[in-house]
Parts: sequence; C-alpha cells; structure tokens
Amino acid sequence: METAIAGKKIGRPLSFDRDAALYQAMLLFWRHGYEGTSLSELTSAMAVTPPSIYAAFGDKKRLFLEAVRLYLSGPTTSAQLIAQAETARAAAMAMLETSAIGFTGEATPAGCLLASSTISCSAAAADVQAELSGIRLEIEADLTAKIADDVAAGRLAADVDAAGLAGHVMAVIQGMSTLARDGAGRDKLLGIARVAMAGWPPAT
Amino acid sequence: METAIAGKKIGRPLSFDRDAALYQAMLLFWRHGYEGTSLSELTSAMAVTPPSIYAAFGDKKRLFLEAVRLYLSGPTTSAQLIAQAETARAAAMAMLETSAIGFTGEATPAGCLLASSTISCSAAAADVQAELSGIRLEIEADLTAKIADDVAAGRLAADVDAAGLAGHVMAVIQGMSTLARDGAGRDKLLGIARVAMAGWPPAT
DNA sequence: CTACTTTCATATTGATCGATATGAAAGACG
DNA sequence: CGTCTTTCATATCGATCAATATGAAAGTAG
Repeated sequence: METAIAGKKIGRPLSFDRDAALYQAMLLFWRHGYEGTSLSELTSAMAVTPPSIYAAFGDKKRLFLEAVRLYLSGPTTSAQLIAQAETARAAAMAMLETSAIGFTGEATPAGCLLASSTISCSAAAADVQAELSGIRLEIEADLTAKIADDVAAGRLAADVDAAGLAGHVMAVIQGMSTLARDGAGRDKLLGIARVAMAGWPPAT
Repeated sequence: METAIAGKKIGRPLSFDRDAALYQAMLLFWRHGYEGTSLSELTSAMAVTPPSIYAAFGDKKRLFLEAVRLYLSGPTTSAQLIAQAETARAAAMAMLETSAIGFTGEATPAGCLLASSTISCSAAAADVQAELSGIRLEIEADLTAKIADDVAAGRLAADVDAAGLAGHVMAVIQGMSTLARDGAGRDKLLGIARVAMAGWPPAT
C-alpha cells in the first residue's frame, strides 16, 4: 500500500505512468467537471483499470483533488504571480493575461478547471465544491492583501477599494473562463483583460 | 396529450399547479445545475410523481429548458435592460447592478442559473450546454450592438473597443455569479460592479 | 527453483440514474 | 347511472454510477 519514495520495491511493478495518468485525468476533469466525468471515462483516458486507479489514487474525490493540485502546480499560479509582482497593478495584469492565455490553450480544454469543474454540483459533492471555493477565496485574499500593501506604501490612494478591485479581477477571470468555454479566443480574452485594467486607479 | 389553452377539458384534472411546480424545479436547477439535479429530487420538491412530470413537461431536458425560460422571463432580463436603456453605459450599469442584486436574493439560490447550471457537463449534455451558451452569446451580441450604436451616434469615441467592453461586462457578470456562490454578499457584488464601470470610456 | 508481495484483469456489487408499464382514480359527458 | 378521457400512484425498467471481490500475473528475495 505504502508507495515507497526510495528503495527497491517488491511485488508486481506498476504498469502505467502515474503522472501521465493523472494528467489525463486532469484533462477530463477540466473538460467535463468533477461530477460530469465518470470512472469509465477516466479508465479509458488513463488506460488504467478501476482497481489500479483506486489503489493508486484512493477514490474519485481524491483523484480529482490531486488533479486540481496538478493544475495549480505550474509556474504561473496566481499565488506565484502575486508574490513575484512588484505592484498590485502588475499582479492583476499578470493574472488576467495569464488567465486569458491559459484558458485558450490549444492542447488543453477551454476555460479554467478551478473555475468550472465544481460550479454546480449535486448535494453529494458539496464538500468538493467547498474545497475549490476555498482555493478561490484564498487567491482573492492574496490579491486583496497585495493591493492593501500598495495602499499602505502610498503607491495607491488611501480611498482605494481594495476588496472591490480584487473582487473585480477575480470576477473577470472567472467570467473569462465561461467566455472561453463559449468559444471566445485568446485575442478576445486579452481584449477583455485590457478593458478590465482600464479602470485601475492611478499610482499616486 | 394536447394541453388545451382554452375550453373545458375532460378527464381527470391536474392535481398540481404547473407553474408552481416549474418554479420549484427552477430553484433546484439553479442551485445544483442541470445534471446535478436528479429526477427524485425534482419529484420531491415539485410534489409531483415521475409520470406526471413526464406528461406535463416532456423529459428532463425540456423541463430544464422551460425552467431556464422562466428564469429569463422576468422584467429585468438583460435584453430588456439593454432595450430600455438610453445609452450603452446605462445598459451595462443596469445589467451589472441587476445581476448583483439578482445573484444575492434571499429567496433564491446564490449566483445565476444561466451562468452556473451547465458550465461543466458530461458529454451527454453537450446540447443543453450549447443551448445556454447561445443565450449568453445573444445577450453579449445585444450589448455589443448597443455600444456600437453609441459609437455610430457619436456618444462614444470611434476607437472604442465595443466587443471588448461588452465582453468585459459579460465576464464580470458571469464571474459575479461564481463569487456569489462562494459566499459574496450583495454589497460586495455592487462594489465590483462599480469598479467594473470605472473603466468605461467617457462620453464624447 | 519456491515463497512472498504487489498489481492487474475480469466480473460484479448495490445504488441510483432517467424514463415507463400498468392499472386504479377522478372528473366530464351521454 | 355508465362510458370515456386523462391523470395519478405504484412498481419497476435497463443503463450507468462509483467502488470491489476474486484470483491470475509479474516481479523480488531466498
């Protein structure tokens, strides 16, 4: 049961690439959402039989959450962008442009896995829904703090609505995901990002 | 089979209020989405047995689409707001504020039925998904046309990005739906609406 | 080789999905 | 009343859901 990190393992070896299988699962969840993706679709796409999936990932919920973690593990995570940006404005613009690009990739489904996979679920999936909601709120809180930093440092006026600005950026990103799913291309989303930043308060 | 619009009907009368039952179905679809709402939940909430549902509404898909039509039948539809507004700016503001209020009603689920109920579906529901996508695109096209009207009339500068402005408003509305589902209150959404309008181009 | 451990392939579990078959119940007609 | 039409209540349909029981297969260790 215990997957040894190091050391030789005894017993029959794994016949599939765990990372590759998880990536395929992520693509399916990305496209059809958590409840919209069935185990039979997963086994087909991952090329792994049900018992192996359960042995390797636990159950469907844990597989999904691990796929979400994979989705959020890239170098352009919102948290990363916020941490690396010099100003809140730069952070917001980077988040919007990165989203516009990431939501319209050729090799991936349209939209955002985090924004679309558990928007509407049955009552049975309320806990998974809450988990992703928490991730979204955390990103928003990070951005709000980044804006508040600029206000505290005098780079933005004292009467700036930090929560409103951060909420607006988050809303635009979530909305761009839906527009991408409705067929909007990269240029269109980048144009929306530009409009969204037009109202950003000037530096003091 | 034919539900007579007028004239006396023979046979056993309906034992339930069709409109009231449809409203209850709408609330369920609003909260849990199209595929996340089961027939057994619908029969419970509507207080109607399965054969009666199928006799009165067809099947689950047609019941859902009729619920969507009910949702979009109010006096504050986006199409209505756009048609009645004097300027594109007023239309956009009305849409944003009406959404902020409608997404945070006390007697209704959080968010927007149109924005959330078919964001991620299984492959089997692709047609329903496309139907709602078409409605969203139609609203966006109406708003784009309204902006273009203002440009043509000289009320907005000629270099205004009508598609970008309209797409931004649509994205904010879709995103506000997700934020409302994540717990955002009415004041928060109204603040986001205010920020969203801050970047609107000035009247010429 | 044999013993041991782990994974894999097949078939299947109980539960729930959307949708109905069946016949009784309820009203309008004559 | 009896006849007709429609709806209702019960039970259930085949399909699919997520999740497993079972035993064979594939390696390491001795």
